Amino acid sequence: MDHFLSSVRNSCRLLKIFLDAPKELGVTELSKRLQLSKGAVHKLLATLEAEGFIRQNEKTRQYTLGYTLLELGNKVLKNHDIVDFAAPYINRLVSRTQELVVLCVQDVTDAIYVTKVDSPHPIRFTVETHRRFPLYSTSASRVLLAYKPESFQDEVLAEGIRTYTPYSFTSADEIKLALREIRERGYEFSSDRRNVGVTGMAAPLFDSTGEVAASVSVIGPSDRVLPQKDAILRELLETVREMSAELGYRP
Amino acid sequence: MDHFLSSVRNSCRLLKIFLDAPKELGVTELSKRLQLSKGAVHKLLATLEAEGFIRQNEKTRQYTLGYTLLELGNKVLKNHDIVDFAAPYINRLVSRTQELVVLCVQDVTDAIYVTKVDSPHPIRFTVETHRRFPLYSTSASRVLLAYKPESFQDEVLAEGIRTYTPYSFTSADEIKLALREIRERGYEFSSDRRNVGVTGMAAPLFDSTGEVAASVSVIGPSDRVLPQKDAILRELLETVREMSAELGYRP
DNA sequence: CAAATTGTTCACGAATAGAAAACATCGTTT
DNA sequence: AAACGATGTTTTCTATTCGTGAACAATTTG
Repeated sequence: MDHFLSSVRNSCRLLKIFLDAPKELGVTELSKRLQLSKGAVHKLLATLEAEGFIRQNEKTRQYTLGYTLLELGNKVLKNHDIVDFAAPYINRLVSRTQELVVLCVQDVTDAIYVTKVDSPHPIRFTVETHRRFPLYSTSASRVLLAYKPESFQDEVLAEGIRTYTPYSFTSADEIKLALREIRERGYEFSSDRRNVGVTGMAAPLFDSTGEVAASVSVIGPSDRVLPQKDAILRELLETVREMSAELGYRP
Repeated sequence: MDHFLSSVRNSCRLLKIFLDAPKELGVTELSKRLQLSKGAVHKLLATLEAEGFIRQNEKTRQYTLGYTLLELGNKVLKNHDIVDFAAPYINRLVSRTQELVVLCVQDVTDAIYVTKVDSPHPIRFTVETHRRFPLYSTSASRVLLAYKPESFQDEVLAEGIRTYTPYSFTSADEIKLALREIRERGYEFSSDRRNVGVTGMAAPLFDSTGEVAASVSVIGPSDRVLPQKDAILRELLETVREMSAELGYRP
């Protein structure tokens, strides 16, 4: 059927424009980006403002995202019981490895880091949480993709492959080979794919149904991580084994 | 004019229902709460899901808030330069007072704690951040209200006054007297109004235009805070004075 | 296994969303 | 200071589409 509500879709897209834009935008700019008339955009903004999803700066007359989105975003995290569940394990893993640990979940064809705990080292690699990125792009997210049906993998990879470094995967075949290796080994280990000089190891969390619920990843500067590869990997795999057992997974 | 886009308004209200509801809701339940037909709600949900604002649980067939809201909520905070600006001052204030410190901003007729740093004490009072509450209800938010025009204060108080404890303000007159005292003293000091056994002190942050940009509040168990009232107050007032100066405020 | 309740689809008439243009309100330029 | 150009705002109007109500399908429940 695919008959969506056009004005609702427009309002969603309007809000998402702000994700990759300056914090304030005007009616004219938004109408260009949405390919809608100024009048239509104005009505969208007025409605969204009345509901707290958009705020207008009284001085500049331009528009920003409203606080209701902050409330809703917070609720998304609170709904996510795996976040609270994982917190103690992640803290322990950070103190044992002394490197960044992240918890990664899937959303449709993307992935999101929902939790991170930074390395205590003064020199450290860190990531942005709560922001979408492609499933094929990081060690943590590739683990999620690896256990999905091949048809879904193809679908994701057909959307196009973005490269980040000279060492990023460039073809679907290359990535699918990597995914097969992940399933065989039970974890991912890779360097320089997303950031040069950075190495990550990631392993899946299984729930009671045998599905991959999330992934845990230890990431850090290669010169610090590579010499300790075996020790870190042992800690990571032991942690996800414990967590999966706690989630009711019976291998 | 007041001609809003009805389906956009419906979609906003649909999302906000989730703020005070179980994490998953069905079409029927939502249609009751929105007073819309099931078909209309279904179309809303389908559109919101296609944009990532809603997610459907494949097993239960029920709906939850989607990850795009997490991204947008995160962006709201990133847009807010006062959050980063305030962070070091707030940390310093916590280490000097050993109590919870919060940063509070106004949103229309509500207030929101945008930042908090908890007390290091094992026994401590804490608050929920990123969640709306009435401007008259806490010391931090009353400070924001105190410096607004009287017409706006009346408007807010006319919406009704909710009480939280036997010591909460119960009438508009009572609150307006308290607001006058805040302006005279330059800070708020109160106990048991929002939580019994809890005392808070709050002071305003002025920006270069002389407007109140936010408020900073030190809050803790009365039996620990009251004996140190003068010392804490001195630290608080010194901190907000420094911060306001840094923001370009010239008294 | 029937009954009830859920999410989903469909068809249609009333309501309105969106385009286009005129208007108002700034800041800038001449 | 006046004219300009840009912005956000309002208005008018019709093709579009939104929302209803009922039928459908797919569960769960008694």
